[in-house]
Amino acid sequence: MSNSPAIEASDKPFAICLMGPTASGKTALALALCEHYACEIISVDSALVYRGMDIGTAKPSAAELARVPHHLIDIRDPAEPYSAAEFSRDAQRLMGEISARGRTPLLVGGSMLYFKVLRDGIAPMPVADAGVREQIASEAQRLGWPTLHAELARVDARAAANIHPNHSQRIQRALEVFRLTGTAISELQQDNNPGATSHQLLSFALAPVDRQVLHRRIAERFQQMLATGLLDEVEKLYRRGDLHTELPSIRAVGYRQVWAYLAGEVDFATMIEHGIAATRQLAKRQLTWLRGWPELYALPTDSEQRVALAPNIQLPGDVAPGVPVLQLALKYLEQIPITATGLRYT
RNA sequence: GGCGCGGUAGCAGAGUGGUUAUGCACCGGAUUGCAAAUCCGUGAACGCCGGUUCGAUUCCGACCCGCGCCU
Repeated sequence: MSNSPAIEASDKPFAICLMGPTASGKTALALALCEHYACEIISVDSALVYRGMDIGTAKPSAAELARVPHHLIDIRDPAEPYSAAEFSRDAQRLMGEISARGRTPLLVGGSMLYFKVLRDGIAPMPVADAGVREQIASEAQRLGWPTLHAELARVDARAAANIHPNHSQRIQRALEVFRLTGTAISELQQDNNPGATSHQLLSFALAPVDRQVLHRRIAERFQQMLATGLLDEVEKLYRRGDLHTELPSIRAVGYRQVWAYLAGEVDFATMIEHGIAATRQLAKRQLTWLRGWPELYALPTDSEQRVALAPNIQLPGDVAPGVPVLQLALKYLEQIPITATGLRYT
């Protein structure tokens, strides 16, 4: 029983989460799992939602997308922002639909805030208001963020205490919500359970053991992206004329750096260096999320050692060191009673 | 071989006879409607040997290395 700490009696349908830093092999493992279980894939990735952004996001190929049903890919134009709250709504709807079809939702991606929102829910709150944000931004330009932070402290001491005076994005959001509703954001945030998923989540994490190996993979993959047309892809976006660096799409790793190169701000070699560094930093932040993740099944990707990412999670007792991640994942899943309609606790 | 200039953290790059700029990278952390975003934090250096000095990364000398010029 200690081998399956996350599995408890429940009448909720199962959903599998497959997390992991960028370039750790999530797509390949997800597709392999689909050979063994009746799944549909829900992308948990803030960049895969954008149409026309394929190479730089390492989006699954057309052939791969055709092999298994995929969701939440190519659902936005790069000019239209997407958000964690929208993801929460979309993912829950899809999970319900997939389970109703007798299949298992397989949530795959690296946008850890999206996974968190899935796990913990998100409080009902007003959507982003461009006008209010602009207003706040211009005040910040005049007065500096610490001054706005002080203003926040007067109306919402609890939120201010949790936000650094320089943290522009979070101060702006907190102020925005207060101006829109007259209620402190910290007050509204108390109520986030209604958004939590109705499925029982089974969380796997691809866990590179050796950081240097991950760094090498990241560098190689970035070069590979350049070799397969990343420049052309970004140039197409660049030439549209309506896109800019304030958009979440153009801020995505790789795109932002190539954009700067196309704008003549950096030379080619510098662009490559910055692009790879930004990817490494992304991976590091993803790893930080993962370290604190509860009830996580670790799938070590580059080590002969049997390493559990979370100390309270055990690997199955009869798995030899160095087994491929697919076999390890299947070993975990074997512990779960399977019904004829995919993964379901009976 | 001679002369000149220069050798400062992984890289770039200031500076000082005593209290260890800075930027980038790396590493750790935060994360409730932009999250591949944004923000916070730590560590790490003065080419080598000797001299002067209470004290040298800083001054002096030799040496090593690099660049340029001369022969």
